[in-house]
Amino acid sequence: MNALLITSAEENYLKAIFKIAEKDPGAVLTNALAAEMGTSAASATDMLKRLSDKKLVVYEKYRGVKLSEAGNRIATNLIRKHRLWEVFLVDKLGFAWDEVHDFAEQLEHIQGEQLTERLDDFIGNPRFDPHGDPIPDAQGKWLRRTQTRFLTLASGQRGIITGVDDHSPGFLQYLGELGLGLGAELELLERTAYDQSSKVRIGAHHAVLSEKVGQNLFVRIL
Amino acid sequence: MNALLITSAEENYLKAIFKIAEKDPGAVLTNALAAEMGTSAASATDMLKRLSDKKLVVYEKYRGVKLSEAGNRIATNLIRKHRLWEVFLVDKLGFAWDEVHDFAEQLEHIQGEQLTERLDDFIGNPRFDPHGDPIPDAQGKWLRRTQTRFLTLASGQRGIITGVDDHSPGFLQYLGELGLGLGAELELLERTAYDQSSKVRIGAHHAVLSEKVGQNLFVRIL
DNA sequence: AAATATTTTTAGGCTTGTCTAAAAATAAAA
DNA sequence: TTTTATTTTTAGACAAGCCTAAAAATATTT
Ligand SMILES: [Mn+2]
Ligand SMILES: [Mn+2]
Ligand SMILES: [Mn+2]
Ligand SMILES: [Mn+2]
Repeated sequence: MNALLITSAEENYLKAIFKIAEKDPGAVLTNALAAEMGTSAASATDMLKRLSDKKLVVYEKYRGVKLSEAGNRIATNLIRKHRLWEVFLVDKLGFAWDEVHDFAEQLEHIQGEQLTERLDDFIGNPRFDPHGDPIPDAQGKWLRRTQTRFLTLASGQRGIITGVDDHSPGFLQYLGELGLGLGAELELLERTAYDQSSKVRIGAHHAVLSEKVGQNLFVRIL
Repeated sequence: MNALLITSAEENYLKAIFKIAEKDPGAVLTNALAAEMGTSAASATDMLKRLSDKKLVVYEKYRGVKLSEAGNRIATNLIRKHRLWEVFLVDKLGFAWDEVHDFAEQLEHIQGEQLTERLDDFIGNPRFDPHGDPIPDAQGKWLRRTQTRFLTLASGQRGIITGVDDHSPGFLQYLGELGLGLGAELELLERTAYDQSSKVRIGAHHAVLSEKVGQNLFVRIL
């Protein structure tokens, strides 16, 4: 049916549009896209014209861009592959959760539906990646989750880490040092009104999390 | 140290030069390279100039090309990655030996030494790929093997399949149907002088292999 | 050795994906 | 409602990889 050729660059732009719209629904502006891609606004405009020609986005000059049905499908599948490979790298090859993103950034572009599905089976059809992000299924369906930003926890409440909003190696490594991997349990002892820092108990020992850390942590309240 | 950027296209050309020189030592000619790459001679010449600028080949106009030390290192590492991924696809994901080449052709370009080494460990540091081809180690060292072309077998001799000289899905599937996977044992009952076809015994049953099949099969004589 | 055939290179062109600088459109401020 | 600032697009360039057609070099025949 649909045998049009999509380049890796086009895939990456589609994914970037998806990610921006995910956080901030509505039309994605050129500058935001260029920033996400690390390219100039002129390059983003160029690409938007190409993607529009291929009917992968709906683009209105000066007004921003949205993914079309086809574009959304491609972006979703790319994210699926990215996250499946991340699970493979962590679960099977023993990488740490802060080491896998760049590899997955390459592996997500490997073509071949059969490969994706066999990989999915091999790693046990995971629903979440090593950072707690949901993995869409082969039909592009997302699993809805109830997770709360750690900063909304009240004193005395306990939670289990279910995700992070910052995927940088620096943040992930820092969490690791604190014993805060995915699935770790912590209790909010006290939140300082002045700077929104949080005194927490993690297993046996105590720690203080800055507002920045608290903002980037998701938990399931126990 | 050596932080020059090599594109996937350049890697593929280097590998092609390596493969041609492997079968037919000496300088590789432009037409042979173009044929191997499925491009025009003009494109091959273009690429040879680029590779020469980057000191990855020693290229003399009209005389042919040879890999430099650096070029050889890159080609060898690419073949290493290609074959390691093939083992992964067959051993871990359950693909057949005729299904993996195209995936490996993509996966071989994934960058990251750590990934290659962890993959190698994960699949048990294999010395040969699913087609019986040797896998160079991380230092680029090749294991020398003694394998014989099936056609040199004399009547009454038995052998174990150790490799194939034709990697096309068609040939590999045909071998599979005959029960002739890697490691399969067969006995040459009789060779017909007229057309070099071979009557063989494979386990319990008999078969006739054409000269073409015989030419593309390698065995270790028992 | 000259003519012919083959191989290889050059010339010129095209697409993709990037850039910088300038122009145009939109939004914000005075 | 002008003026100013910001955002976005256009214009023009460039490198990588590919192509076809023509020219040049090399090899083979006669
Ligand atoms: Mn990631
Ligand atoms: Mn990517
Ligand atoms: Mn390849
Ligand atoms: Mn192989």
